[in-house]
Amino acid sequence: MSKQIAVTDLSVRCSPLVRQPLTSHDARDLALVFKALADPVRLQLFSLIASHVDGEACVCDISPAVDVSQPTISHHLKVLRDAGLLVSERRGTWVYYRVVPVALQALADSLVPESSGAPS
Amino acid sequence: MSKQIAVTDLSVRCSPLVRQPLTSHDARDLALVFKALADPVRLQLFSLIASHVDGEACVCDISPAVDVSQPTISHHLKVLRDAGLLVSERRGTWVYYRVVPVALQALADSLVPESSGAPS
DNA sequence: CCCGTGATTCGAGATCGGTCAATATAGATG
DNA sequence: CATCTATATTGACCGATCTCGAATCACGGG
Repeated sequence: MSKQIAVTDLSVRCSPLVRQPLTSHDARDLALVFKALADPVRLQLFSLIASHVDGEACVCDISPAVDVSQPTISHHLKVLRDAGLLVSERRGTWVYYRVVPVALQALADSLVPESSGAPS
Repeated sequence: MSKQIAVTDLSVRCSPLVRQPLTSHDARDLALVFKALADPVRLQLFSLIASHVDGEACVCDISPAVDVSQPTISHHLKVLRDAGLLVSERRGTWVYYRVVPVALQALADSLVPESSGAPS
């Protein structure tokens, strides 16, 4: 099952955390998203996928770039997916991962008090 | 002593992580900042300080709002300070904490590919 | 139907991290 | 100097998390 806390829901619910104090409930949810990014290997995996051509990559594309075992990579990808930062899709033998742009934007918006207009 | 990894240095060094793959070195540093925010209590403390009048608050102002012990609060504030997200200043008996706006902006910029102009 | 390859899940070991009680430090005040 | 308040540090406990090897699942091709 996984948790699927969905960072996008957070952005709908709470203003930037500099605006008003977070409720303990919102703090718990938001912490889950930050926790997903709070690991060097996960940040590298995420960055590799995000910067890959067409904005997606299969596990075999990015595995060589990090020096942990393949099960560990799979675990980290699952954490990022559960946080709503990535989505995955199976195509034949391979599984492709793609970033969720709105999730990233929502997280950024939770930090700074509204920066620009909506991105397209 | 503390680490003082300074998130602001990161923003100078690396583009948004969707632009190009993070080096393992940058990933390690950036993870430290996310790690600082990856705890519900720390998020609440940070939010309480950021949203407080005059943008600063002493420990006694925010302590009642979270239900952990005083040493634990002190520990969490230290983590946030070491990450470069807060600064502290002693005034008499009290210690006042204040957010570092550029650190917050730098972190947000590391997520999304450039959003708006500089905030004043 | 049986392998081969890509990816996930499982189980275990080791380290990390949040928490508290106890103690220590810094400053104010008498 | 004694003492009180506010904050920080120390030490220990325990649950969470990172990691790996082994086993398992999902597909595609002989």
